[in-house]
Amino acid sequence: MDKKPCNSQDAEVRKGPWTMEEDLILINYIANHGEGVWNSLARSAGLKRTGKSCRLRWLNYLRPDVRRGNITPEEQLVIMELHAKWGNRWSKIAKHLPGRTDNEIKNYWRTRIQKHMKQAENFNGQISSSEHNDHQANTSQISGAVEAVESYSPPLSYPENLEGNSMSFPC
DNA sequence: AAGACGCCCAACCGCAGGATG
DNA sequence: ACATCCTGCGGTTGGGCGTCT
Repeated sequence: MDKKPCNSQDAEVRKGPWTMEEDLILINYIANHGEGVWNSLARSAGLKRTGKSCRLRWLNYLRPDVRRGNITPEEQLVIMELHAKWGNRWSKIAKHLPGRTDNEIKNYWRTRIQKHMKQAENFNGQISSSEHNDHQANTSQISGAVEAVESYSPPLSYPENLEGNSMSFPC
């Protein structure tokens, strides 16, 4: 959708990385007025950003309780468990990981876990011709929670991305 | 030492659904 | 009941940075 914008100042909308000044303006404004109604917030605060952009910046970066970096093995397990249950419902998964954002979890999944899955997939593809059941022995190569990736099973009923998630799980 | 390559993360885009007039 | 607006979500992309050759 994204219906036609309702004001005439769109030519001035800024895009790209946020500056420190913009961050400060947003933080101060929210500290004084609270969150909500992002479009008018953006305008009232004098930010030449869309409400969407302000919301994203606040939720993913500026919020005081946001934790960044260093996803723990425990968190990783939770992510995998919930992803197995719900599929790509990142915001839902994020609600179970206090301080983590859907964007972060999504990035984490794409960059780390999917990579490990591919590796595990290839690896199992190679060994499956010879032996099926002793791949536990190989999990020692993949330390900590990552080994759980190999035993990961996709949700039985992905709401909409059954075919999108075309990985085959060799377990 | 320099260029090529790959990874990671912040931010944008488009869509869907809910709220409101 | 309908049209419009706003918010939230998931997918995708571009750029910075580190590592490799």
